[in-house]
Amino acid sequence: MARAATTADVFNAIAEPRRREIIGVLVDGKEWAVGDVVKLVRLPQPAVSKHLGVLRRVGVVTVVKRGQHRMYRLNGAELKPVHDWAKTFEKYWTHQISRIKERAEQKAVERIGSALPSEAPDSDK
Amino acid sequence: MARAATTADVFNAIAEPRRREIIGVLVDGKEWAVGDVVKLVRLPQPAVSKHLGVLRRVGVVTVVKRGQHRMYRLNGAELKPVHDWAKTFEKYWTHQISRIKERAEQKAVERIGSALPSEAPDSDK
DNA sequence: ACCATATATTCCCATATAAGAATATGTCAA
DNA sequence: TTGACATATTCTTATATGGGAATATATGGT
Repeated sequence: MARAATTADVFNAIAEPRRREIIGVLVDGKEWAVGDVVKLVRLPQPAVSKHLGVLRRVGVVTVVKRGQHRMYRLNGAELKPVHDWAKTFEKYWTHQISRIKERAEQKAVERIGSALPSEAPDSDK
Repeated sequence: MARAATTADVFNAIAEPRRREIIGVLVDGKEWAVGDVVKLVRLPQPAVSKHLGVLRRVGVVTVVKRGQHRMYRLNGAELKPVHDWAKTFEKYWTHQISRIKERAEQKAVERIGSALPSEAPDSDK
């Protein structure tokens, strides 16, 4: 099986940075024509249309035809699952104790890292 | 350009459902041996190792060698960016008004959906 | 009818999966 | 050393990208 489709769920849809960028443009809650988004994100129009298509598929944006324009609007509620999921780990950054513990663990990892050849200074892949 | 690597950032890493499942197992903050994770998520060991590898690459988990086991622990702090990002859209589900507005928009979309042939009842792709 | 504008769609391609199978590596114990 | 156990790595394969280029499909204006 290959990687799940970008339209499989919200998590896959927002994995793409450009898409998060576009969502960032729409965050004001107003309607946005594709062309205006294009100007802001500096991407070719077809690319933006495709990204908006993915976001529409998962329900993160909605479209309304108006004249020759298609107005996109953010449907932020669809992002709630992401927030809820991430919120589960809040304790990891809110509790001071956790931070200290993580630091200690990080050091342990680094120690092992330098000890293991297969654990090279992460030259990334 | 193809899709960004799963190890490109946290957002890409957590896009995979199995990986979120594994993270869910580690959420208790304790150390987990690969074998124990395998039992819980019902996936072949190599698959789990690979997923853990991706999570380690992005820093979401840390590893410590102990005997013949490798103990993985969640480094939840790495998920904060996801939480912060999602939090940006909180207003979309906290404000009553927003909810009403979204409902209206949703209906509009459905209307268009049935009007456009290219907008079929989303038989998914 | 004709043209310009706005947006979507199609085709091609390099790339990266994720799962499965098989195998390698590492470690403990007798 | 040998074997059992734990985990990682390698290979293969089907599949889905995302970008670029080209083109198609509206829609409005004259």
